[in-house]
Amino acid sequence: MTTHKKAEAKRAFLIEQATACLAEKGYAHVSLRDIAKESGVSLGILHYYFASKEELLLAVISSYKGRFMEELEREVLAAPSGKWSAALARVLCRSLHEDRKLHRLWYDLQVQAMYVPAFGEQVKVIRSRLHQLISRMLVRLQREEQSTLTIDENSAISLIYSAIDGFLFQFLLDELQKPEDAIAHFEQAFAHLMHALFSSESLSPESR
Amino acid sequence: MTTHKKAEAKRAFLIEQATACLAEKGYAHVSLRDIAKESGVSLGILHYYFASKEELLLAVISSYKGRFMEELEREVLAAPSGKWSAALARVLCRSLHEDRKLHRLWYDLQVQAMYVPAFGEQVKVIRSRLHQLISRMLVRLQREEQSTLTIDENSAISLIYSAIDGFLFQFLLDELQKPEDAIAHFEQAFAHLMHALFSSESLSPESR
DNA sequence: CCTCTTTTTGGACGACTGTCCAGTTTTTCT
DNA sequence: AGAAAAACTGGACAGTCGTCCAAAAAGAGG
Repeated sequence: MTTHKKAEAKRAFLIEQATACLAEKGYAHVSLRDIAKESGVSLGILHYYFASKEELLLAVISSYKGRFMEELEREVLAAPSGKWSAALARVLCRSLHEDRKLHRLWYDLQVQAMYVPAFGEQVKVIRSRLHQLISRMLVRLQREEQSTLTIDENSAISLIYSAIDGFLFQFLLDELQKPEDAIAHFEQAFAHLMHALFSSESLSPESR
Repeated sequence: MTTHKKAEAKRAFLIEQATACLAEKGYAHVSLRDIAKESGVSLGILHYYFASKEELLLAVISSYKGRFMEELEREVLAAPSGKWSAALARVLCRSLHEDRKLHRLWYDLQVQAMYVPAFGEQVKVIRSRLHQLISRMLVRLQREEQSTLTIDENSAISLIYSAIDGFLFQFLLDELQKPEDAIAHFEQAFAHLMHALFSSESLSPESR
């Protein structure tokens, strides 16, 4: 069984290297030869561990996005009741600073998922997991503040999710052109966003 | 000069055909041969009218996005004072219904712009034009309602833009999986978004 | 030591890519 | 009409791509 473990470790290693390559050059411009060269292995190895390029990419998505979501869930769900948005801001800020290119890759793959059905499935799974995270926070918020939403919960979740996701997307686009001060304003701007979302009549509790 | 006009007309025709091809297959999977075949011309023609594939793609972006933004500006700026968000919703709903694949292409090219600097310039121009549209509406809103924003204008514009853009992006992703009822809920959901944005304390006028 | 399995290699294969150009056709102008 | 310019063709070119495989290397168990 030690051999089996070793094989899985190598598989994980290749996924990690492929992730780095993909994050650097993007889906449209990366090749298996790039990944093999960067990993210090021969081309054939990739087909030995992954049936096809598509399978490798799917493994990449679930690997790195899984790690990110675990951190997100851990940090955000552990935050004190009312201020989970602050915890969210902290995690996102750190992640955007350190793993900027991975976030770029995430949007790249989301777009590819609109063209390639196989990616669509994977993206769908991840998005619904993120929706669930928001849902849990929303439920907790209502319980602890003894309040209810004025619109149905699914609408609220979609709204919050799309606002946050769109905000990150715009941040990445901005940061591309002026890398220096974009991250500086991020936390403050994100606070504005959360405030705008939750101080509105639609989303905030009925009884304040 | 009639020859010059004819050449420009053909150029426009090729751009239009290329747009259709690109919208169908996406940036990563389209080739010049696809476009040539779909246009009913030979491969060499494309290099006769466009120096490179990149130049063709840039022409595609500014062409179709320019058309869309003209409609947007015309309809939204002509809307009665307070209810420009309704006009915006109407235009977006129609556009999402008819030109769904063009919107998908827009996100595709935005992502590519994060990797290819030449695209970045073009995307930047378009985004700033859309920002200006929001800015104009915001200024008009303040003047006609005799109010001021509680946060600086640029932050407000970025916030509104990213929220709307993120909303459209999520819509496209949703619609990919259940094409039937996604568009049905769009207008209502969009109304919720606008309400959430402008009934908040941050963005709404100080004096109601 | 030998044998069997797992792992790894480097190259071959056909298909595809953007670019380029020597010709051919069509149009335009005198 | 003929000549010059513009428009157009189809294929050649040099790459790159994902895939596949025969054979070599490494490891494991006896």
